[in-house]
Amino acid sequence: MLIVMKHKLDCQILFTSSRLHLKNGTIQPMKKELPKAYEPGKYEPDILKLWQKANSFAPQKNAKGKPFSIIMPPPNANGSLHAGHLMFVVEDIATRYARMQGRPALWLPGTDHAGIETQVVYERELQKQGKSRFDLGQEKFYDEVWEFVEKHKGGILTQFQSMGFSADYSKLKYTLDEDVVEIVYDTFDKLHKDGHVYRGNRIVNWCSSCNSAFPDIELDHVERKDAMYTIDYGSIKIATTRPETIFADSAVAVNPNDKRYKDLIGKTATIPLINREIPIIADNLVDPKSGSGALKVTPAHDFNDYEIGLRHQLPEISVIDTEGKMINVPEEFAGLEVETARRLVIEALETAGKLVKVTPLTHAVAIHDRCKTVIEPLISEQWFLRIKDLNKPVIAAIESEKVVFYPKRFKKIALDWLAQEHDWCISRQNWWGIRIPVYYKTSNDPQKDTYIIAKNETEAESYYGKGNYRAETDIFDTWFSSGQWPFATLMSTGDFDTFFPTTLMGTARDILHKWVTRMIMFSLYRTGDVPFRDVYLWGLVTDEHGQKLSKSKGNYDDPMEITKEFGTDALRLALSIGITPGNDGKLSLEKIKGYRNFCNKLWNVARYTTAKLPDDFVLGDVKLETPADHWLVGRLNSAITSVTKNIEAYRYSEAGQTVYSLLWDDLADKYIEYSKSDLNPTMLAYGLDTVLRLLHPFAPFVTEAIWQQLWTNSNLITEHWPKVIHKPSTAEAKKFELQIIDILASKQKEADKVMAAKLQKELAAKQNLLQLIQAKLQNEAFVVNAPKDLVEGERAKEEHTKHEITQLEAKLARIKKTT
RNA sequence: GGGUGAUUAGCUCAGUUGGCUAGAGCGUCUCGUUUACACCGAGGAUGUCGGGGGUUCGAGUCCCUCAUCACCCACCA
Repeated sequence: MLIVMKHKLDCQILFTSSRLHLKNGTIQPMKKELPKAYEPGKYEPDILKLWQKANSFAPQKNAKGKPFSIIMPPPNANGSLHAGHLMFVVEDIATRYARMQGRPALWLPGTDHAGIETQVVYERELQKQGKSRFDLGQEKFYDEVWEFVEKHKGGILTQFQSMGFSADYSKLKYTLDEDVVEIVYDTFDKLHKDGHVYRGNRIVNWCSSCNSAFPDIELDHVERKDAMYTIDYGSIKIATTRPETIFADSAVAVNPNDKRYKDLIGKTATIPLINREIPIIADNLVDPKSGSGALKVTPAHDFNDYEIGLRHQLPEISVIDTEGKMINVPEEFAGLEVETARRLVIEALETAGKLVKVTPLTHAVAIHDRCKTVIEPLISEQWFLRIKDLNKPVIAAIESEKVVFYPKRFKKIALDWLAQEHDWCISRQNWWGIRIPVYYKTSNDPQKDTYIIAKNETEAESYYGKGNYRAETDIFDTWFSSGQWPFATLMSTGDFDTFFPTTLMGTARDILHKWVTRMIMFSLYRTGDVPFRDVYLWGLVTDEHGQKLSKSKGNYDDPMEITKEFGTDALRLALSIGITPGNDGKLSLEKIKGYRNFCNKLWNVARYTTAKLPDDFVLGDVKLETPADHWLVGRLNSAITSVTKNIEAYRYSEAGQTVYSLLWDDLADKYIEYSKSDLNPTMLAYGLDTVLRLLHPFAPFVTEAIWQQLWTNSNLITEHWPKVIHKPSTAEAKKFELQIIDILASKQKEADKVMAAKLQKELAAKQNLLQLIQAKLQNEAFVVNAPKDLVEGERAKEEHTKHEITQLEAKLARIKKTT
């Protein structure tokens, strides 16, 4: 038995009007004067208010099902909605679906202080005033950025709400919230106690513009035209692209199996210009085929050389400082920028007759992904996380599918990365972020300063007594803190016990390594459990040509402008249908327009339906009266089953497509047309009811706007998910089904007959054509005299026609079998 | 160098464990303005599912191979 809702329509409309349009005082016209076209802008703000007033985004108190939760990837607190946030629609669909399933559903939103990104933005502001962060000092700079972010904070959340993102905004967290930072500090302390953290003087990627170290994963590579210089080292000739670093050489390495240099191993080479003698050593890392087969070893300025240096205990001589200037070099080069120094060193080498040859070379240069400055490897004191042991449980959890990736292929990609990840440099020399909670007790000899993990100086003193303390100035890599986001947020909102581990993490596939794997790592380390069960990774949203959306390219319309013109639902549908997990999704105005039309179709189905309902309409038990009723209920049932199944498997494109076709093809084009001659209002109402429910997670605004004009006094957002009714088990239903099958079959037969005749004709024509071609090709005069490509063309045509004939014959055979 | 994805109608893309007589939207052609909707309806055309090989009763789907494009990782003296 199905009882949907009972209400008198007229009363409902008055009620709805006052609710929807209270603020601007406009009165919703009566049902028959509803506008012909759905105007999203007229309804969306009110619908949003309706949901907010009902507190519908918070987990429903009476919900009894299994808790459902998503932690929102925190957007930059300081930013505004951009293409990168659009796919959050995926998380909203999941949340709305879970809510309708009767589960307590929490989508927890948060904002990110966005370390370097925001620092760069604010430094640009300072630049406009002719200042740099160094004029302010670390503390003042931090305070000013804090103020700056506070001022802009919130804009993005308003935009998220207007996208219909049904996150629980009352629980909003910020990455610099005190309680979150506290948890990050505890993690660091624990990691340190367990021996996973160390401070070391090691080679790092240095960005001289940001004045900070960065891990490999935050680098990009660009192709650059350069030259390779072969330099005379006395006993041996060496090829290099970095002649300015010859002063930092501590050895020359050759491959032990390289016959050319076998006798030189153990002897020395001489660095030109400074005439320093360095040993010639053997190391397997050297590729005999590369360059001259001899490698100058510069442990302080090259990652491979650093490794070789460690193996052979070579001295590490630094010749480039953190500003990117030359140091510890002959006076004429000291203080120069790297590029300038290179030019002058080459000139000097040439003058000294030590430059053997110059060959042009195109190679990839590492740059910092944020500021695009060329990265300089150099030795610096940093904090590192020993990653190998920490990653072991992560690998186990992914292998045993305690965390499941959608699409599946990312499982392997994540595992491959985890197995080879190097120790993670977690310190940054930036100023906007969470300061590493370390104090140094100063002594006369700075080399002998001892450090203590402490949140503040008082805490430090409780360990080492009164004295002079120096606070660590380095801050954490943003990913170090955001890696703890899932449990840190839930712990601080008090929802940990109910909602952890979370159900789903949806995020962009390009932060799989930086973020997803590290969340799993931190979570397993701190809580013993994975942070989420499922990971949905989406690709880039691009324009219709696959170009990244960007304002400078001019192919980017502000999403807010799009929604204003076509409606939020149209944009949301364009983002959910035809875009599959893991792949880039193309967005075009045409596509959005199409879904705007779809929303309008739905609107008009609702107009038609309400117009057909009698004034005293009561929707109760749905009785199947006409053959079309039986047909429709079958369509509805299979749509409910299929949409449910597809949403649960995160196949939103399939699910959306199914509802689309259910509304347009089945309900609108067929059932409504049929109903014009044989009307069953109850069935019509039931059809609309089901479509609205199924569509709500995808297009929340239009469905709710319609719902508010119907016979119900509830809100669709917290309504239940539709259930299959009238399973075709009754004899009556089967009878009608058979009838319909019969009708369809006889129609099919007729169509087949027509088709067969048509195919026969086509086949004859093709056979004729083939004969003509073959005759031509058998004509020797043609084959010999005609231009070659003409003959080739004929041959291709022959092949093609043959293929077509086989296809036609096969088709014909199939049709004949059925008739 | 290692890996992943894509290649399906003019365009943009779906196609889950092999069952497909290959779909959708847009575009195109023909016809149609009768009060749900022209942000519309009815009907039509268009496909060697990148090439080649294989497994199978059956392949768009699985395997091998080649090609092109995109991306990721590593390296680049």
